[in-house]
Amino acid sequence: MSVTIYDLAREAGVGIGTVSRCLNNHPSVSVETRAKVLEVVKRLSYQPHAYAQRLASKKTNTISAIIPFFTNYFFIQVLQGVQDKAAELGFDLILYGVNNPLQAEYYLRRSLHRGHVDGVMFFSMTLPESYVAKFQQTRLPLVLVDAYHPEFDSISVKNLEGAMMATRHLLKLGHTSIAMINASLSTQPARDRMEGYRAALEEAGLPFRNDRVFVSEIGKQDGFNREAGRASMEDLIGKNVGRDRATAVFIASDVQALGALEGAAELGVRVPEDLAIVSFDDIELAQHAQLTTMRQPMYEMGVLALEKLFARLKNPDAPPSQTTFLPSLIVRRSCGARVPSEQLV
Amino acid sequence: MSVTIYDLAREAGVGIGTVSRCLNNHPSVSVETRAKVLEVVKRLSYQPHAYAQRLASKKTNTISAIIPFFTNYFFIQVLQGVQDKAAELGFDLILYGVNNPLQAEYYLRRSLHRGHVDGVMFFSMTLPESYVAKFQQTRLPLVLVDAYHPEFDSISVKNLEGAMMATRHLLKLGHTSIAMINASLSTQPARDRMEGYRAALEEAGLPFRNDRVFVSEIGKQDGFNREAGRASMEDLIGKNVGRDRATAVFIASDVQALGALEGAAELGVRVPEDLAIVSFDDIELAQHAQLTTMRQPMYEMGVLALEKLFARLKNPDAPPSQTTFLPSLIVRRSCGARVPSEQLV
DNA sequence: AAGAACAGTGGAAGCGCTTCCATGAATATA
DNA sequence: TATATTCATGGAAGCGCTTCCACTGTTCTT
Repeated sequence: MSVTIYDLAREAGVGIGTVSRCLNNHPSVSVETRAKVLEVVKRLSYQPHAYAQRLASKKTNTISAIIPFFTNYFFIQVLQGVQDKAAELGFDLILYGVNNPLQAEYYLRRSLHRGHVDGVMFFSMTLPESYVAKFQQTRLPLVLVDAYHPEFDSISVKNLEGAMMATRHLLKLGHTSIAMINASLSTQPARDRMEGYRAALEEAGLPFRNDRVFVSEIGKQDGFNREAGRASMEDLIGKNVGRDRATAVFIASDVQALGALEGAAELGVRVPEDLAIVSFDDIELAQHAQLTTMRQPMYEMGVLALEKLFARLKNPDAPPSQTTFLPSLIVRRSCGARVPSEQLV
Repeated sequence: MSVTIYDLAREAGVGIGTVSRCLNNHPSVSVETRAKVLEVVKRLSYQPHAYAQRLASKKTNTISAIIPFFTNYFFIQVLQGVQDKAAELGFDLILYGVNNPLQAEYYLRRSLHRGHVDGVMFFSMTLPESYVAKFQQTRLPLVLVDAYHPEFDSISVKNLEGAMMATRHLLKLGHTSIAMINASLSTQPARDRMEGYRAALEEAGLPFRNDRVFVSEIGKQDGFNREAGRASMEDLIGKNVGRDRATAVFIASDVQALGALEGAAELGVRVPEDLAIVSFDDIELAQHAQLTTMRQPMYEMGVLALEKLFARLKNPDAPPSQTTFLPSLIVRRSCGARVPSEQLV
């Protein structure tokens, strides 16, 4: 019923091998033959059968992305990068969106099926230890994004440097008493962001003071949530008295900052007049809440993830390639810097 | 290198046909043989080769979803429904996220490749006329979501009824002078939402007045954007004087409502005290802005989309099945209804 | 007891491609 | 002129499965 290379071969008066070579841009086909075949291809509006190609060539031209839905905006942005690059490289993208680690395992298993995908991208979650061995064994390329494992290609964000940039921005605005609201130090991002905060202070000749760091771990996500941010802010405001009171605060994430904003409003503390805020992530709501924040290059991370996968496909034996991205400062109202209103995106 | 059914057959001392029948739950295999084969399957940790299966069986167990990224929250929610149902039915989902109709065409073409996917889902865009014929010709199942064409299965939202519900809610709160802010009447949703508004008014014995409808088409998306909402609100407030001034407004979309909120704040009009607002969509920001709005059952739409595709696969000759969903009222602060604070989600 | 019906089974054919090897023609080299 | 080299080409083999047909042995029917 549908047109196959046999039909093309018959119609063009050549062999199937030649047809295949034409279609795959093999060099050893004469110009005339190629033209003749391509004419027939067009005339019969031939479409290659994807799975036959894949079975014969042992390549799938398909990759899977296992990515948590709950990251919302990050999800969309990164995915867009992945998708665009996939289109450019001619890959199909199988999306495995998950809501919990259990689902993720199911899809990891599925991705490991022979001949299913050429590679896997795993986002924002910890790779279960049992799959480390499996991926190494099958040598199925795996790229971790917003995650890390020494044995695999990975992409992450320079949290320490980002936190430094955020803190420096507050310093440049003239603040000398800067507090920090952080999430659980059991997480690497929280630790890194605090180190960056500390480094920026010390760079400016200011002391790092433990009593200026407010950590709350209530709620989900190790304290990276609204309620924890609010609790920390209330804690901060309660203690923020006297001559050396903090006039600014660096908050480890936008979601916490949103909670903090609520807490401040409730207690009558004005932002940025009484307290300037810079946070981290640049989620969609950050714009709405006019948060000055550190933006992660989400789209670019998606693009790079696919590039890494592609490179790995070409060269399976290269050592793991780890890339970290530098976040960029997005200035909005919460830090008190004066910006022309049309720049308030 | 990898385990094939030939290995299984040899190891279990049976023929490949029997192995295949075991794997596919064919009835005509004796209980003992099946047990023996399945034991070997487990022992050798056999994984079927997806593409070989697909080539031989002429089924792909894969569907593609062509969906615009710019719908953001809608995108995520619907996708989640699609994905969950796909997982349940054992389908893989190839995601083709697009940013413009041109890209969409590319992916439509790609989806039409022989043996590539079993079906296509097309979201929130108008199906190009040239593809109508192609899909009918190839008989590749196509489901339209948040879109409509008489010849295909589709899922959409009851805009008219939703607008009626929104307006009725304001009526029930005691408002008798209700304005509307709308987007371009060149779009079906805008027309339907206005008709619903009109119907609710007339049902209550109130006149529909053209001077109470404010339309702005500035910006993108036919006026379904922030700036247009703001402009309309400023227009409304400027004219909203005298005894019969409007005390409430139904706004055709949340994004417009967000702009309207800004405009109102700027002009010193309090929401909901001076002006109650109900809008439409329930995007993520609606919660943050405390908008009372009409929620579309996005997740359910995704699920149903896949169910429709599945049904079409089973029964290619059934007449097109069109489903419309009824949106539901989400009460928050912007309408002025008193709700216990813990319900303010 | 002979034949029909049927449950189980093995394996060839075939899905539509890629790739390798063999072949023949054309060209270069001695 | 004889031989080596290169280029273009045809087509068989094979990717790993499903499915169909043919075959065997058993049970049922008359």
